[in-house]
Amino acid sequence: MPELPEVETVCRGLSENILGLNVSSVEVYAEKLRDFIPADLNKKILNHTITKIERKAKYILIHLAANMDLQTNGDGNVLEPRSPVLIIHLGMSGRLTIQDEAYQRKKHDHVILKLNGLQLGTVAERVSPRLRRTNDRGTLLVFNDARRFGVITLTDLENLSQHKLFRKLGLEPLAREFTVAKLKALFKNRNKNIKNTLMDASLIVGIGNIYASEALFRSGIHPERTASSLTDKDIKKLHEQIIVTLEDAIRAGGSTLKDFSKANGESGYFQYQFKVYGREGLPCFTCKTLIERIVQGGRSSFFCSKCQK
DNA sequence: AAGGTTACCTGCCCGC
DNA sequence: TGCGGGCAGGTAACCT
Repeated sequence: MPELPEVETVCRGLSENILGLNVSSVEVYAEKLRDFIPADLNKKILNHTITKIERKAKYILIHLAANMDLQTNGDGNVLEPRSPVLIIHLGMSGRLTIQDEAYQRKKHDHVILKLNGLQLGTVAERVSPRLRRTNDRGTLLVFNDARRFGVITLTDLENLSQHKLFRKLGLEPLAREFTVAKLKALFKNRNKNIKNTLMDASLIVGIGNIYASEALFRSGIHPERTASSLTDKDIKKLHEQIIVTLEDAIRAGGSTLKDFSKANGESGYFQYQFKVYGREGLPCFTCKTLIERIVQGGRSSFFCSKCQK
């Protein structure tokens, strides 16, 4: 499902609901998704408190802090303090949802974290005192992924920025670093079509198959143009429309097609604002020309041949 | 090095 | 009703 707006939506939902909670059990039902789930996940995050949740490209980062009161091994020796960071990617079909304690495990639920509030004076109290008081009962964080293209792995704060998954990532389109000048530099001498160029995470992160088509429509740019063929005017318009499209989608809570849902299980509704995605054979909202579908790099692209040149 | 293709995996929908 | 083919929101490992 998830492109930048959907991942951002999930992160915001999680931040509202599980900050300050303590990991009280870790259940892993799959050995491997896109890659192996760390065998020591349980050992590394049990009795840790969730201190921060953020999005990086299409990854969800859940920061944890050791609860020093509980951080001892079986012999009663105090363990080294660590700041683990859980890295989660939803792949095509992944969902990360919050459930209550009565939840029954469903097919393709691969990891379930049980979360609880903590006593006064712990790190949870400092992170989120209000949530701590209102979440004394158990909460579940459930990762479900039918196609198993997702990722669940673990690093720690010191190694986060150099992590293998983040080394080759391009510009964050909603950050200040995303400027017209940088976009222009990326497109220079690049002879691939603009649609697949937008989806290349080593150049710009977060734009997937839906928002590439939508941003190009809003910019009036045909998906088969090469990136290097764009004029300065095209690039300025595209830069603006990438940002606006992603922001509109975040405001709508993302897009729900088959299986995306927000952390609370609700659907997003940006799909009702699609101008071209999934609209093959239907009339363009602007000019009534029928929307076309072509395949580029093995993925469907949708466009209006009259509005996009 | 850029650009293209293929594989990973399950589910669903369509036509025969 | 069953079966095969095509398609699905992503990424990375290969090849040329």
